[in-house]
This record gives sequence, structure tokens and C-alpha cells, in this order.
Amino acid sequence: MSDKDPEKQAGQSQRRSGCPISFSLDIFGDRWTLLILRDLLLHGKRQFRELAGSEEGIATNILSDRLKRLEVSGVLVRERDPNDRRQVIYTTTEKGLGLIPVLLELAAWGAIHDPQTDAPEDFVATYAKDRETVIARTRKKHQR
Amino acid sequence: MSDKDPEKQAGQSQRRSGCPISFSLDIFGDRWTLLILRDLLLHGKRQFRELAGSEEGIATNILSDRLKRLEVSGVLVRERDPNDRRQVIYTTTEKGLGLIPVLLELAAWGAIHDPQTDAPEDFVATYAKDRETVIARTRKKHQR
DNA sequence: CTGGATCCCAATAGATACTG
DNA sequence: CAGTATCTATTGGGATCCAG
Repeated sequence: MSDKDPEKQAGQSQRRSGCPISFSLDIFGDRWTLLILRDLLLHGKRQFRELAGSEEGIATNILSDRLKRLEVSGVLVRERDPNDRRQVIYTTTEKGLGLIPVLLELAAWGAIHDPQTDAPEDFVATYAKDRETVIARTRKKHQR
Repeated sequence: MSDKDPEKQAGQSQRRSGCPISFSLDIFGDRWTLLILRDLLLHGKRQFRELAGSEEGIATNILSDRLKRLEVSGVLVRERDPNDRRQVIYTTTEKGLGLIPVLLELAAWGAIHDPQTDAPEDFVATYAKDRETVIARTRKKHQR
């Protein structure tokens, strides 16, 4: 967090290897980033306040930090609402939309192995079937 | 790490919400766990030494900690090699095998968006096509 | 108001050295 | 070989402050 090192401020947290999985994890391999992307991509949230209000209770400094990193990584863009200049709006890019399959696989695995999920098969069947629908819906919602 | 608290030794790091994505991330939402699973599931590694030798250079205490957590979560089992009692062998369970699609989506996204990956489309095409092959191969290798 | 930035301090992750 | 111990660095929570 509170970072004095200009190297890091610039964004590049330097990668650990040439592996594409490692590349992905260097961007969203932590406990919060994918939850933020879930809210943006699957729950249609777009504002800081909405994201901060999620069930898991992310701290505002962490949310702020992750949004910045995602912007630097090109997964989302930050801009003002043209209708209400006070509002900041976060919009996922194509690069961000590409993460929907990752989120759905994560959700599918969780639903199957989480004893708290009621009907895991239904969940998986629904989201597997509607994958393209989810992507289309999010793309529409996140138009600029 | 070095943990005196019996609550935590028991394993349950307590979940943050009822969301299946959050459930998944509570298990492997960190910078290392999915790299270990990559090595087990996609690279056929089975021993501590092999896992410790990966390109990313994981510290042995972290590796040890993550393997313990994954065992508690039921993603893998730890046992001695019957042929060589000195060897410890890590074997993925069905629950663990279920993570292969997650890893492949992660790899696909990384390959497409990583400027260092040469032929991202080929990568995706190959792994998308061979998904079942990968699962079958890993299941065979991780038989007990 | 919303969207953060900052500070403090606790908790966790991690690198390195060392051991049964 | 397969870890543990120790010590340091980083992250995270919570409150508070502040600019537009």
C-alpha cells in the first residue's frame, strides 16, 4: 500500500515467470481482485460505492488500490459520468470481459464443492448454458 | 505461518460470504496456490522437491503451508511412496481435478493478453480441444 | 454527498537459515 | 528430502480526513 517507490507506482509489479497462468495471477492472484471483477462483470456494478457495499466488506483503501491496478493493467477504465460529473464510473474493457469464463469456472467449482450451495448442478448448468448471454449482457451494460 | 492458535490449525479460515466464487477464492485466492496446482495438474509433479523447483521460486515454508491447506480442503492427499518410504507423494483428488478447467481458462486469458506469449490462439485452441485429454492424463498419473 | 487518500497498527506473507 | 524456525516485509482493517 502506501508506496513511496516510484517503480511500483508505475504499475509493473514485475512478473515472476513466462508462464501465462503466472501472468494472469500477477494481475488478479489475490483475495480481492476477482471479487471486484465478479461485481463488475456478473453483477453489473459500476460505481465505487456499489463495489464497496459488497457482502464481503472490502476496505476502501484496498478497493481503491485494486481499481488502480486494474486500470493500469487495462482491464477496466475509469471515467466521469457525463450526466453527473460527480459520479465516477468503472467500465470493463474487452480484456476485462475476457475474464468472464474464468469467473464462471470459479463459480462452477465453488458451487459444486461448497456444502452451502443448494443446487450445484443447476448453477453449473445455468451458467454454462448462458455463458454467451452473460458476456453479451455485460458488454451491453458496460458500453461507453 | 508458525501458528499457535488451535482455531486456525484446525483449518477453517472462515469464509467471507455465501458466494461460490468467494468460496473458491477462500481456498486458492492467493499468489501461489494455483501455481502449485498447475504443477500438480498440468505438469505432473508429485513431490515437494519438484514443486519447490518451479520457475517462480516459491519459498519452502510457503509451499509447505499451501500443501497443508490444500490437504485440509480435500484438494489433495499427502502420503508416503510405498516403494520408497522416504518419499512423500502428493496426489490430487477428484475435487482437485475439478480445478483443471479453472487453470485452463486462466492460461487461455494469460496467453491471449500476455505480450510475451508467441501464438496465443494456438495455445487456446490446443488446450480447449484437449481439455478432456488433460483431465484424463492427470487422473491416470495421480492414481493411487 | 461520492470517491477516494492517509495514518496507524495488527495480521499475514515471504525470504533465508537451519534441522530431523 | 521435506520440511520448521526465525525474522523482515507487505498487506489489510478501521478510522479519519479531504477534495470536488
